[in-house]
Amino acid sequence: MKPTIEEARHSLAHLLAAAVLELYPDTKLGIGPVIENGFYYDFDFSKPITADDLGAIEARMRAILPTWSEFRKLEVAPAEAKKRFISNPYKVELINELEAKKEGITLYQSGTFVDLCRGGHVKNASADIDPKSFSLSRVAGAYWRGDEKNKMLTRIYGLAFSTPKELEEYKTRLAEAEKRDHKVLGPQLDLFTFSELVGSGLPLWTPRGTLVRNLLDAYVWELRAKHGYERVEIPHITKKDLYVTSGHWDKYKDDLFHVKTREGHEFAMKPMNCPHHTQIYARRQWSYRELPQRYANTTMCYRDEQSGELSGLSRVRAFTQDDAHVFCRMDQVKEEFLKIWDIIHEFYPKFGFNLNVRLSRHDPAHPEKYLGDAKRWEMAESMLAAIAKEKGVMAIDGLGEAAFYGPKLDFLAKDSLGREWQVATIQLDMNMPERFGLTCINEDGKKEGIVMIHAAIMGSIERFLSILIEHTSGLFPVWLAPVQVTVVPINDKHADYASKVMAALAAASIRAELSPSTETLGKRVRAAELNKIPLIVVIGDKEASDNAVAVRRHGSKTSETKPLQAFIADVKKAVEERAL
RNA sequence: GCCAAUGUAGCUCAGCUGGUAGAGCAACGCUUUCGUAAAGCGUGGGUCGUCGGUUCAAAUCCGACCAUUGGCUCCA
Repeated sequence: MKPTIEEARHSLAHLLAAAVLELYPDTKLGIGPVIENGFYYDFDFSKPITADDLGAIEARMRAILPTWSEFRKLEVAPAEAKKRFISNPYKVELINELEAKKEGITLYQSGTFVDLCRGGHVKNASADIDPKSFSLSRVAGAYWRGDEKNKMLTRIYGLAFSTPKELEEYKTRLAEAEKRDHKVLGPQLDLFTFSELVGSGLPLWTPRGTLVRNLLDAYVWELRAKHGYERVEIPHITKKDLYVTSGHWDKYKDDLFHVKTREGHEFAMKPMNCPHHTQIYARRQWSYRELPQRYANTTMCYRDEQSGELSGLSRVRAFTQDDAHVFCRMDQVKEEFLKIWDIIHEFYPKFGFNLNVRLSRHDPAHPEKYLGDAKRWEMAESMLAAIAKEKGVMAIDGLGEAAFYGPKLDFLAKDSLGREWQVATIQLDMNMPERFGLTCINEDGKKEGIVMIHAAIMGSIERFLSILIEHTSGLFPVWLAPVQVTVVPINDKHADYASKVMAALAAASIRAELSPSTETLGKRVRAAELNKIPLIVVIGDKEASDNAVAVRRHGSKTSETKPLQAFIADVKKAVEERAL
C-alpha cells in the first residue's frame, strides 16, 4: 500500500533528528510533528545554528535515507524509557506525562536512531521516500511546548510532498506569493510608506494610498447607507473608566497605549470603538419604536502590539476600522444580521473574492475567557447558526474563536493564490450593553435591556488592502486604481491632441496621467505596465485625425481603437458598476 | 516580548582578512520623436541604520539602541 503523505512527513522528521544528532551529537531533541506543508523538529542546540547550516543537514538526511529500511517498534516500561533518555529533560517530561496518563510508551528505531514516538511512519523509508521530494526550508525559534514561559528551542522546518514535482510546484507558489508581497508592492506603487522616526507598525498613507482608502470606505458607506446606518464620530482617547466598565481594561490593559494627563489622570488611546459608541446611544432615553439605532464610523484604533508581531499592513499599531454598531432588541437581531450579511456578499465579489463563513463560538471548557453565563452564550450561538442556515451556508465550526463578549459570524475570503483570510465579521453582544446599562422603553412603558451588534465589512482598511494588493498583485479594478489611464502620445506632434484627451478625461473625472514623448514608446508602455495602470491610451496621427484613442488594457498584447467619447463612456460605466 | 537573520545612493546589490565607497536601474540634462514591455551620451546623488567603544586608521572589529524579515507567543 502506498504510504500517506503524513507518514512520509513524519518519517522525515525522524530523519531530520537523526541527521542533526550525527552532525551535532550533544543536541537535545524536542518534538517533531507533521504540518500542513511538511514537518519540523525542535532542537536544543549547544551552539546556535543558522540557515547556512541547513544544506549540510539536508545532505546528511539524504545520506542516511538509503540505510533506513524499516521503523522497528519497541515497547518499553516507563523506567526503561526514562533511562534511555536520561540526558534529555524534554523527552523525560513527555514520558512522565504518558506514564501519568497510563499510556503505553513506544519507541521507534530506524538505522541507529531511536526516538520516543507513537508511530505512523512509512514502512521502508529508503524505498517509500523520494530523496528529491523534501527540502529543509528555514530555521526559527519556538518555545518548548508553545509556552512563552519555557525555554526557546531551535525549530527546523522542512517542506515535503509525495513527489519532487509537487515540491517544485509548492515552491513556485511560494515564489509567486513573494512577488505579490504587499510589503514590497505597496511602497513600489506609492500607496503607503513607513518612517523610522514615526515608528514601527505605524503606516503613513501617500496621496495615492489615501485615494484608494477613501474609495473603499465610500463604497462601504454607500452599501450601509441603504440600510439606515448613520455616521458618528468619536475622540481617539478616553478615560480609563470607559474600559473598566466595558471589561476591556482587565483583559487588554497591557495592549493599550496609555496617556497620562498633566494632572495625573489616566487615559488610553482607543483600541476599539464599541465602548465609545455605547455612550452615544446612552445620551438619551429611547423608545422601542426608535430602534435599531445604527452607528457607522470609519476610524483609527491603536494597539500596543508586541514588536515581533508587526508585519507590513497585516499587523500594525494604528489601523482603521470600518466599524458599525447596531443597538437593538433581541427580536431585531436576525434582520440586522441579514442586512449586514447582504452588504458583505455584495462587497467581496466586487474584488473577485469567494467567501466562506465561520460560526465562531465560545469554548465551554474555558468559561473564564468570556463575559456572561453559558446559557446566554448558547442562545446567542444557536441564533447565529440559524441565520447561517437560513442563508443556505454550511458554516465552518469555530470552537473557541468567539470574542470575549459574544459569538461571531466571521467571513473568510479566498484569494487568487488559494489562501484564505479572515475579513468581515458580524458579532452579537449581549454583555456590553448590560455592563453599560443600555435600555429602551418597551410597549409596557418599562425599561428593557437591549443588545448590540458589531459589524465590520473590511475589518480594517490596512489589513483589507494588504490582502487586496496580494490578491490583485497591485492591479486594482478601474474604479479603485489611483491612476486609471496613462496617455501616451507617440511623438511631439501629438502633444496638442494629448492635452485635449487629458482635458476630456479630467472633465469626466477620470484619473489620468500623461506620459510625454521624452522616452521611447516601448519604454513608456512598459513603465505603465509596471505601475499596474489598468488602461493605456496610445495616440498618434490616426487617433488625432479621427478624435479617437488606441486602448490597451493592462497585460494585453493588443490594443483597440475607439472614439474618445466612447472610451470615456466605457470607463465611466466600469467605474459606476465597479466592474472587475 | 522571545529565537535568529538582515540594514551600503530612490530601488536591486557589490565592496575578501580594517587604509574614509562602486555597478545596474531610477532621477536630472542634452541628443533621439519613435505605433505598444528597457534608444544614446552625460550629470548629480551616500553623515555606509543611530549612538558609543577599540585602533594611527572603522562600511569592515566590539557594545547598546532603532528598524526590517522569518518563526514562536499574542490578536477585542
